[in-house]
Amino acid sequence: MQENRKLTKPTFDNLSEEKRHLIIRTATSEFARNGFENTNINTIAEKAGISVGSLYKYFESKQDLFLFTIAHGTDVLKDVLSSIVPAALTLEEKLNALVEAIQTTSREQKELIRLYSELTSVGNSELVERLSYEIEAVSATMYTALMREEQKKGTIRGDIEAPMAAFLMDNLFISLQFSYASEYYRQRFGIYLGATIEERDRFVREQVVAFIMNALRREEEP
Amino acid sequence: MQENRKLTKPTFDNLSEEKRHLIIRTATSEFARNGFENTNINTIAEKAGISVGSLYKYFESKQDLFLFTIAHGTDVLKDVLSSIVPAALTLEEKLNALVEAIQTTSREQKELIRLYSELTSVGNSELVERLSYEIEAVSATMYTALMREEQKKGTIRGDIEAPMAAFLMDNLFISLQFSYASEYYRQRFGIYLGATIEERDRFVREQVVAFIMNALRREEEP
Amino acid sequence: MQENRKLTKPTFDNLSEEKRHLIIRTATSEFARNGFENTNINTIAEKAGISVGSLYKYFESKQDLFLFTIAHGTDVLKDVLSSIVPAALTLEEKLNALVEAIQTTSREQKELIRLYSELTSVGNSELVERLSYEIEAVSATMYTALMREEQKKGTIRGDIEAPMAAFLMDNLFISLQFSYASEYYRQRFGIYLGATIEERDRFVREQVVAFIMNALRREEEP
Amino acid sequence: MQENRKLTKPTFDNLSEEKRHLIIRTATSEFARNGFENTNINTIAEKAGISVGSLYKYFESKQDLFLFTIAHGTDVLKDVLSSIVPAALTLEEKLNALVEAIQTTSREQKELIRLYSELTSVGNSELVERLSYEIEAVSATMYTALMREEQKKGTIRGDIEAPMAAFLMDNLFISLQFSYASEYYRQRFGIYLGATIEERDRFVREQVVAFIMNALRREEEP
DNA sequence: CATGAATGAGCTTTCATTCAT
DNA sequence: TATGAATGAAAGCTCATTCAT
Repeated sequence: MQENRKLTKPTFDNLSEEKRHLIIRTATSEFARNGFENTNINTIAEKAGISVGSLYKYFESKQDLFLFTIAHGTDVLKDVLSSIVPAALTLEEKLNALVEAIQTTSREQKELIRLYSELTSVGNSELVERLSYEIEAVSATMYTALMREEQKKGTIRGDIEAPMAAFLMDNLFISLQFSYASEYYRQRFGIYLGATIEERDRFVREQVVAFIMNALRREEEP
Repeated sequence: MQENRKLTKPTFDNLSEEKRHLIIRTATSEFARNGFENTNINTIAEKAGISVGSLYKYFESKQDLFLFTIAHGTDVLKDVLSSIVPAALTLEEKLNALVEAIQTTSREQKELIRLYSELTSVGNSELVERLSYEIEAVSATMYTALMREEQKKGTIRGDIEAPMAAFLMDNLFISLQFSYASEYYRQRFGIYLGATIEERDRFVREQVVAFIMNALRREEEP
Repeated sequence: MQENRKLTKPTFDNLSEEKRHLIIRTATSEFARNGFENTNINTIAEKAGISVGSLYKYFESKQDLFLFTIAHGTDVLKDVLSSIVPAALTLEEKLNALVEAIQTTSREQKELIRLYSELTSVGNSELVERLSYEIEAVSATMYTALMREEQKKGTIRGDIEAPMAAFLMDNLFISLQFSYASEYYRQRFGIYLGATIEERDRFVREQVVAFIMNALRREEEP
Repeated sequence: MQENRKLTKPTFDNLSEEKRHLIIRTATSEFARNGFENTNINTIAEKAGISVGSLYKYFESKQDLFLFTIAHGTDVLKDVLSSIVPAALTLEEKLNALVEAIQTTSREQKELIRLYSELTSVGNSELVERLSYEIEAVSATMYTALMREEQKKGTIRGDIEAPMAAFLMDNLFISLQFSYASEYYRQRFGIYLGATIEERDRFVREQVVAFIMNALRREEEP
C-alpha cells in the first residue's frame, strides 16, 4: 500500500548520532515553524552547521527530508503509545495515561505535532499518501485491539464496533494534540473554555476521560 | 482579540454579485486544491477572467484574499448550524441532523473543508490568529448553549461542564469533516475501518451519534 | 514529423521590434559565444536590459529561447539561398554566388553559424530533433530541385542522383561555413592550407566551385 | 602552436592497462552521450569503479580528462587511416576503402565521432585550440601526400592544389561521419534522401566515391 | 477603474574540486 | 596511494506585487 522507498541515503546513516540528531532537530524545527513550502533548505543546512551539498548527499530532496522528519517524529509518539496501551491497567487508567502523555508530549514536542498537522493539510498531493499508513497503522491497531479486549472483558458496550470506538477515541486525542500544539486550535480552546489550555490540564484530562468512559461504558444492569 | 480590518476593499463590494461570486469560487477552489503557498494569484485572476491589477484593487494582498475566502466559506457552514441547533428537536435528533449536515456539506463543499484544514495548519504565523474567533465563535456559542439547555432539561449529565461537552463534541465533528475532505484523513479512516468513509455514511452517523449520546447521557436512575 | 509548438509566447510578439531584436541579438550572441549549457539566462536578461521575469514571460524556457534563436538565425540564411538558387544564372555562377554568400555571411554572422554548430553537437537529446526539419528542409528542397533542373538541361551528369548531389554539395558548404566560423575548423584549415582562411577567400571560392563543377559535370562527349 | 602539456598525471600511466582502459572507455562513453557540460565527473568515477579522489590523482581537471579522451579516441581513427592510405591501391580503391572504414567505424564507434563533434562545437573556448593540431595533422598530411602522389602519377587534375583537394575530400568524409553518428545529421540525411543512412550504405559509398573521383579526375584527353 | 507587462528576490538542486583520513 | 564526504557557488525558474497606460 505504501511505497517503501528509503527516505535517507546511506551517507546519512553513517553520520555520527550527534550530527544526525542535530540535522533532524533542525529540520523538524524549521518545518514545524514554517510549514513545508516556507521552509528553506539552505537555512536548515546553515542552522545545522552543514553545507547544502551535504544535505543533498543525505537526502534526495526537500520532500524526502520532510517525510523523514515526520516519520522520525511519529516513532517517538509510537513509543509512548506502546508503553501505555498494553500495560496492566484498567481502561480508565489507560485513558488517563494516554491523555496525560498527549499533554506532556504535545507541550514538549509541539513541533512534532505541528509537523503532523502540516502533513494532514497537504490535501491531495503525493506527499500525503506516502506516510499515512506508516503513521496511523500503529495506533489504529493498538486502539482497536484495546477496544476488542475491553469488550471481551465486558467493561465496555458491545453495541459499538471496536474499530469505530478506537477511531472516535483517536479523533478526540488528535484534536486534543492540536489544541496544545497549533496556534489556531489553542485560540479555539480559549473561545470555548475561556482559558489557556495549559492552565486547565487536569480539568481537561478528567473531562476527556470521563467523556470517553461514558461513551463506551456498558450500561449498568439493575 | 482579533484585528477587525476589513478583508476586502470597497471596490470589491461594488462588483456585481455574479462577478464577486466568480472570484470567490475561483479563489476557494484554487486555495483548497493547492494550499496557500502553492496557489498563484495570477492564476486565480486568469481563471476568474479578471486582471491581476483588478484583483489587487479588490484585495490588499494574497493573504487577505485567502482569509476572506475562508471567512466567506465558514458563513455557509454557520447557516447550516443555525438551522439545526435552535430547532425544536430532541438532542439525539439534533446530533443526527448535525452529523448528516457534516456528511452532506463535506461531500459537496470539500473545498471549503480543505481550506479550513489549510488554515489550521499554518501553525504560528499571523495568518492564524486573524480568523479563529470569527470562525469558531458561532459554533462555540451555539453548542455550549445547546449543552446548557439540555443540562437544564436534565437530559444530559450535570457533571460535565457545558463548554467542555460542546468542545469535545465539536472536536468529533471537525475530525469527521476532515475524514471526508482531506486525503490524509480519508486514508486514516480506511486504516481503521477498512472501507471508504462514503460507503459507510449511515453506519458512521449512527455510531457517532450513539457515542456522543452515551458520553453525555444522564445515568438512568434506578 | 516536427513538433510545431510556437517557441515564443504572445507577449514577445507584442514587443517593439527594437526590443525584440535586442533580445534576439543578445541571446544569439551569448549562445554562440558560450554554447547552450554555459549560457546564463540571467546574463542574457541583464545584457538585453530586461528582467529575468520578463524573459520568462516571452519564452517558456531556456531551451525555447535557444531554439527560437536558431530558428530565427536560419531564416536569415534561407533568405540568402532563396535569392540565389532560383535566379537566372548558370550553375557555375550560382555555385560561385553561393560560396561567396557563405563567405560573407560566415564572416558577418559568425555567431549564427556557431549556433548551428552548437545545435548539431547536442547529439541525442530532444533538443535535436525539434528543428532539424525546419532548418534543413529549405536548402534540401532548393538544392535538390536545382540539381534536377540541371540534369534536365543536361549540364550535369545523369548517373548521380539529384538528392545525393545536393546532399554532398551542401556538405561541402556546411564544412566551409564551419571553417569560417568555428575556431576549431579555422585551425584545421590552417593545418591543411598553411594560411588563415580569410586570406584565401578568392582561392577557396574558385577551388570549391571547380571541385563541385567537376564532380557534377557531364562528361564531354567527343 | 598547441600547448604540449601532458594531459595525464604520472599516476595514470602506472595504472594497469585494464584499469586505464576502463577509465578511458567510461569517460568516452559519458562525454559522448552527454556532451562535456552535462557529463558528471563523479558519475564517471563511480561507473569506472574508482573514487573521485583517484580520478583527480590521474587527471588535473575535468577538461584534461575530456581532452585526453578525445586524443585517445583519434588514435584509433588514425590507425585506420594509416592502414589504407599508403597501401598499394588505386585512388578509387583507396577512396572506397576510406568511405567503407568511415561507415564501419562510425557505426562501431559512434561515441568517438560524437566526442569529435562535441569538441568542434565548443566554439572559441580554450578547450578548442588545444587539440586541433594533434587530431587533424595526421589526416591532413596523409591526404595531402596522397593527392600529390596521384597528381604526380597523372591520375588527377593538376589544376587543383593538393592540400585543397585533400581538405575538400576530408570535408566530405567528416560530413559523412557526422551523418552516421550525430542525431541531427542523421535526420538531415533523411530529409535529403528520404531514408535512414544505414539502409543505403552501399549507395552512399558509391556515390561519394564517384563524386570525389569526378571532382578530381583528370579530364580525358581526346 | 481596468489592465497586464514588468520586476527581481528567492528558491531548490547540481557538481567540480578539495582534503582529512 | 586511495578514498569519498564535504563544500558552496551558481543556475533556471516562479510569482506577489507594482504602475504606466
